[in-house]
Amino acid sequence: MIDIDVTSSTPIYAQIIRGMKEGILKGIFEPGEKLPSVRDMAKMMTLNPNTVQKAYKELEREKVVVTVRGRGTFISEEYKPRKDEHKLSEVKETFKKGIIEAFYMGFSKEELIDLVKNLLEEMEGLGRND
Amino acid sequence: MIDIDVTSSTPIYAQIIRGMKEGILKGIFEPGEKLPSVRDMAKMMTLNPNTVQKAYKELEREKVVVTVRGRGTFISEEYKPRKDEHKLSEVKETFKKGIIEAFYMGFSKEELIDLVKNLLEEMEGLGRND
Amino acid sequence: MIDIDVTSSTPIYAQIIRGMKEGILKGIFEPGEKLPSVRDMAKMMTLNPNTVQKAYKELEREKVVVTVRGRGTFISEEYKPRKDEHKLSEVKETFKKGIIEAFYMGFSKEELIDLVKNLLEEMEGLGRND
Amino acid sequence: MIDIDVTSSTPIYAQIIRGMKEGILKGIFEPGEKLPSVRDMAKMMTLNPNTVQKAYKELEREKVVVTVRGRGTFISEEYKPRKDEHKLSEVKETFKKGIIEAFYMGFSKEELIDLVKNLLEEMEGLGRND
DNA sequence: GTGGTCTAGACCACC
DNA sequence: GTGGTCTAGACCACG
Repeated sequence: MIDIDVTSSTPIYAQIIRGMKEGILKGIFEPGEKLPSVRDMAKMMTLNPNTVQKAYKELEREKVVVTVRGRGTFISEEYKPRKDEHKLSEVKETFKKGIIEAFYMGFSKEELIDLVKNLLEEMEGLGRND
Repeated sequence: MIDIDVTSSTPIYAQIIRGMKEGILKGIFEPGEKLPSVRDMAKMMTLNPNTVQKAYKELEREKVVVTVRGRGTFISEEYKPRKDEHKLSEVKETFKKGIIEAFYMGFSKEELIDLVKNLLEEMEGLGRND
Repeated sequence: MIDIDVTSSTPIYAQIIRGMKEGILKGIFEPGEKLPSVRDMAKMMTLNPNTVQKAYKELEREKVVVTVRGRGTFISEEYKPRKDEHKLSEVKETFKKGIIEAFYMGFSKEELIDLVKNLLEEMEGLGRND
Repeated sequence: MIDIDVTSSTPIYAQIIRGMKEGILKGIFEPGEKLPSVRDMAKMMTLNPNTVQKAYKELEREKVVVTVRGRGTFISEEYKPRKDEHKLSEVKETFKKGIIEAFYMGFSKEELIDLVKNLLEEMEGLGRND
């Protein structure tokens, strides 16, 4: 379902969050769709339930997902992107970090832009303004 | 010299590494130039010498910097970028993470490319093919 | 577990690294096996945890060992030796140093080869092609 | 004269010692030959005189070299190799270290023996029982 | 003066 | 529980 690398330095809960978001953007998860329960998800991915719990909580906080008491967790029907300043600067930092590392691998500006464009294509279905 | 945000979740030593690399790419540090000694740098940034040491060591491992016995640490004269597989996938992951987050803020593909291009311009002097 | 000579000029962390590698080659540590936690190892060897940590980190950098978040450090399941130029010349230097010193003790070429062969036998189980 | 790498982790004075010994074994320095003064040597190799001094002192301690007050330092006429226990175990340790690292680079026993043999041939003129 | 190592002890995020 | 980071302070080898 979601690729998890337990040896990665990225926390597992963060990998889940990212994987969910990617899945939603790619259309693998449809708005309104029900997610597996924390327990099931944990069993399926052989993870600690606490870890999955933490990911769900964060996704809910970001309004990517909503939990209905007694019914379960669902992909938000209408996710309203908010361009808040803090988040924006975080994203910028992420790109900056990538750019610096890319230059240190010998990439030119053009190659770098191409790399990003390729990644965009690779993630087919992303970025549709729907 | 290097901006450090002690409240950031990014470890201080990693911020130093990134800051140094950025400084070198921007031409603020010249190849062959001597870095402040571990102690001096620590004093300047009111950090523990061990923290600075850790950053310097990692920079040396990446061949960004060389240490000369008894004399200090210097910017590498000739840094040969090597496109190692592992590093490349790391960079890709970084960009992917940025892309997903950006889309979740409502960016379109075009806006995203523009964002990257702007960041590139902002970092004046980067990516020179010298 | 691992012999440490605190009076040696070889840093303790380096002795741990070497000891671990030797143990793995000898089959004392099996692939996938869990290492003692940093704290436990430190307690067992009456060392500071930071020292053990440093050794573990370096072993991880060399891919001899992997750390799994929240669970601990494990012997790599599949260690892929890579003959990198830098490392090779390092090994050559080590042998060259040994050869020079041996000759200065009056060893002949034949005696020297025998010495190496004996050392190889002594380290039973090393160099298995598995 | 002697290759020195100031960025190496091997102390410079140790590199000098090793270089001298290698030169003697190779016949580049003849027994009885006069060595440059500490000051000249330091100037020639752009090193700190203290460093050269230290190397000379150690070479004298090992009786590889003799200093005649007022005349200078000379290669020993008759160097009598002594197989002292301590030195022997040191050499063994050096080889052991090399062996472990070599195995970790994927060398087989045979390849390792070949490597050592090649190094021996490379160092033409070494090991003559003269 | 330089970096390298080590100890002691603390706090934190993650699982 | 695990490893990761940081501070404080000490000692050492080297040049």
